[in-house]
Amino acid sequence: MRVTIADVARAAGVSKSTVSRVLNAKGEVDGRTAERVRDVIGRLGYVPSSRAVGLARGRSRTVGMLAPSLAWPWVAELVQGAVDAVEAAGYGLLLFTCSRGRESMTRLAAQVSANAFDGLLVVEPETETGAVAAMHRSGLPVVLIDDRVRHPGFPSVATTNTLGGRQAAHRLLGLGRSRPLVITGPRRFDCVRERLEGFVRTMEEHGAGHDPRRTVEGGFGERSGEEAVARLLAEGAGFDAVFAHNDLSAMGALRALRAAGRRVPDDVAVIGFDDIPLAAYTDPPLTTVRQPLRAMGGAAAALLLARIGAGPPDGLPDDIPDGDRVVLPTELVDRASAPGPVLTP
Amino acid sequence: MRVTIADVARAAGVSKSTVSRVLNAKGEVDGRTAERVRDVIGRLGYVPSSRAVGLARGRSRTVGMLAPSLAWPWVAELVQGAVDAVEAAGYGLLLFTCSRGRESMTRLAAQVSANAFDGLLVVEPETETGAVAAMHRSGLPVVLIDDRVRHPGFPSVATTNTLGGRQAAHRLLGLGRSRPLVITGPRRFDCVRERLEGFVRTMEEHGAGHDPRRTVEGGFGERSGEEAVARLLAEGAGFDAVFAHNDLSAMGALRALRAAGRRVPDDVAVIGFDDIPLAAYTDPPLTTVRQPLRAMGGAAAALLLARIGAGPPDGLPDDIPDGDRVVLPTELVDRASAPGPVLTP
DNA sequence: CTGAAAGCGCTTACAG
DNA sequence: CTGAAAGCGCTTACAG
Repeated sequence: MRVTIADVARAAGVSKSTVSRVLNAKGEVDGRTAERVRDVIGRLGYVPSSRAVGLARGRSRTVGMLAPSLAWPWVAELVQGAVDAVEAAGYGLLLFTCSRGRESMTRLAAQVSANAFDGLLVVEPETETGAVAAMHRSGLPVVLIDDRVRHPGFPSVATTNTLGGRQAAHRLLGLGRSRPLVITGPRRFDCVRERLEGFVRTMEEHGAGHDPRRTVEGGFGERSGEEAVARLLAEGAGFDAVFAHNDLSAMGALRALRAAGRRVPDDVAVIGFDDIPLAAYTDPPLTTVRQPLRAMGGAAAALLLARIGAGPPDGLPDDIPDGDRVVLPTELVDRASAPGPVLTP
Repeated sequence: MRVTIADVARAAGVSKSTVSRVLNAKGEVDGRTAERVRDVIGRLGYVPSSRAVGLARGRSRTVGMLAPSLAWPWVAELVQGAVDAVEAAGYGLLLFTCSRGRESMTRLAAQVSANAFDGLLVVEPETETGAVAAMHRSGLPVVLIDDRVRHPGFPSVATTNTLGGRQAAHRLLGLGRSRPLVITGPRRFDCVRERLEGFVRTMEEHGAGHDPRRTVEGGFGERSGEEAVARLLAEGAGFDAVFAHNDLSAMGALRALRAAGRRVPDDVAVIGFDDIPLAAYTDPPLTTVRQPLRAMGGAAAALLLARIGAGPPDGLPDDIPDGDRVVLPTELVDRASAPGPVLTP
């Protein structure tokens, strides 16, 4: 039924070894012979069985990717970036999701033990990093993406959180706002601390200072943004801007401001973080610090492939250091909730 | 290094055949022997190599999934639904994306020829259905999801588009609106024709009729919704509601209405289709006809696994006919852009 | 430059 | 109930 290397060998009048050589361009093969073999391969439409190749070589030309639910747009973007890069290298991407909790991890672990793929891309598992660490120790190449908590033991891809905070601050300073409300994510995340630090430092450098009472810890959800603004408003805290640590909480802030009759950006300018697709559709559209999610997914894949020894087709892009930690730049996306001008640093 | 079935056999003092038997619960094995073998397996942490098993059995316990870009939220939802179901069955999901166009298809075709997976889930490829058909003919089990154009030759999963149109019409009738603007998707899609037909028919059944001049063909993008509303408004066409064939164009309609100073829902009620996550965040939140995307992804996976003979763990859910075409029900999601009451059909 | 043979790690008749 | 052997479809030393 299926045409095998033996069929090709027979039809071409050579041994399987020779067919294998022309297939993999390995070792010397006579020009005519090679051509003849290639002819037969074409005529028979022969494609090596990936299973057999995998078994013989001990590699599967497949990488795994573990991600939280794809329902989160930023996760989907990361995965898309990874898929593209992996595919371009002629690899396959086996997708795993944490959506079923502990059982998902068990399934993943089983596939790891079964050697189903050559390396694993991991999108910040908040829990279960122990399981991932175990896989890593057992010899599986692993690359982390956007680790909210830094794991020194792993190669990883992140983004410039501190710079992102600075970019937000610069924009607000440029707008003449000096009393911002900051709605952070959970403090236990490194990215949160970095965003806050970059923001506060820049404010201070420009003589604006920052009142810690105007910093509220949120949970990255829409609700926390809404509540923070509503509460501060009720307390009579004066603020002329909001810097939210992600777009969802920025959206909550927008909602609360609208409910309170405050105009955005006239009364209060608002800046988010992430640049999820939603950000372009809020009212007003959200100015935000963009994380290059696709590029991050792609960079992580490139890093992993390099480690696996896959030799990415075009090598790593020039702007990605070939180190253990790739950090891609954030970028301020200019929209109506906090329109320019930019104060150049 | 890696522990193999031979290691287990040796340590347990039996043959590889016996280990294989207890592994797969196939054939008779003495109780004590089996227990001893299981012990050793546990102690050694043995897990069969998926590559070797795959080669020996001619199956990979992996399914492929071809989808357009994950950047579209509805695609991400479908994939998530499929991942969950596939994983629950102990299978892996190899993800392919059309994002690189023709080359993506070539890569996919190569993997198909290489027998990298046992079956393929396909999310409506607008072009390239020829390629998919070819794979199907060559013996690969294929299940289509949400086929915008019906392909009689394939098992598929779709949604009740006609009913969805009726649901939208009922809601508008319940609100006393009788002069709706309909912004469709591209007419070449079956789903578009069905949504329109269900909608118009219901209007007519309730004596409302429908003026074809108030039907505008859109492209499923935000822009087309915005432009349609702006144009009809400029032409002075009177309408008291909008039924958009997807949420994005409904969002465009909302924008245009706001720009024109029309109040939603007081002046114009708006209903979308899909229920993407965005829909809950528009201003006002969007009433929409929900497609059960996760369930569709899951149903498609179940259908495919059944075909592969994987015997899904819990069988097909009761409400999914075990036929060649699964059609899941749409559902009206009640939000502020077209609030109840519902006119019961 | 080319081929015969062993090996990758399992499964599956076939004997017993 | 159990084992020896062949086979899945490749790759890779090893000879020549």
